[in-house]
Amino acid sequence: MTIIEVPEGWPADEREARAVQDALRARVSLDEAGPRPGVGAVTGVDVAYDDDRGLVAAAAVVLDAETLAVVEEATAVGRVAFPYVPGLLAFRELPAVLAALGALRSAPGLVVCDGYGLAHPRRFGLAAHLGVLTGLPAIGVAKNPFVHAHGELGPRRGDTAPLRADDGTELGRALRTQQGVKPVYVSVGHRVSLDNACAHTLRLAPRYRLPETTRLADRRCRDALTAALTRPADPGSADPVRGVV
DNA sequence: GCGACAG
DNA sequence: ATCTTGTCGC
Repeated sequence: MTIIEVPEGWPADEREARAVQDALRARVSLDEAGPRPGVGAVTGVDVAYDDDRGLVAAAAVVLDAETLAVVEEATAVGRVAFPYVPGLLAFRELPAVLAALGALRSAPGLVVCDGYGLAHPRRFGLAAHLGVLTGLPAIGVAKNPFVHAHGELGPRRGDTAPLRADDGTELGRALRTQQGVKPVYVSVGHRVSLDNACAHTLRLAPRYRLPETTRLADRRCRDALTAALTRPADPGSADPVRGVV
């Protein structure tokens, strides 16, 4: 487990954060198909919080894209650097996620985020932001609707309904990953096509509604948070609870 | 102005 | 995100 470091120049308020999004948005690459589903590595990232103590824990879990077997995992713990504001989630989650990703020894391959990519108020959600900062191909798979409504979609696994911007642009898709469950919301982050993002999501969810990447990352970051609360001060390393770094 | 609002 | 037991269903 590593200690989170907040990147230089991290925004201090909402106005600065929106300006960062508007500035970085142009760096998103939308002309690449991205990694082929089932080939190489796929990494899930997720974050858990202890609001009372202002603590955050992140996990990055690397899977073999073909077998979905765990290849490697890393966690990071530290203090929360930004409040939760709809549309600015990345500023709350990224410091922790970047720390966990940075602790990996193996190549992450495609990164699967909990949340949105382009289907965002300024078309620059968590997955797009992570992709731009790391250069890695990234997609967003959210559990709940956000700013874009969608029509009904079929009941079978693989059925979709588009998430459209006002100008008609398809920014994402509601995707049914299992029969009889609510859909997940897939959107492109960086260097991946929407078709490919949906194909990856389906492959990663052979049994449950959510992709194995997010299920595993969710489990690991919760464990890391519990461990940080249980075993606060690690002699020899900094204490994330007290913020001594 | 009011409500909605990823995690 | 997080607070939380039992319970319906495969």
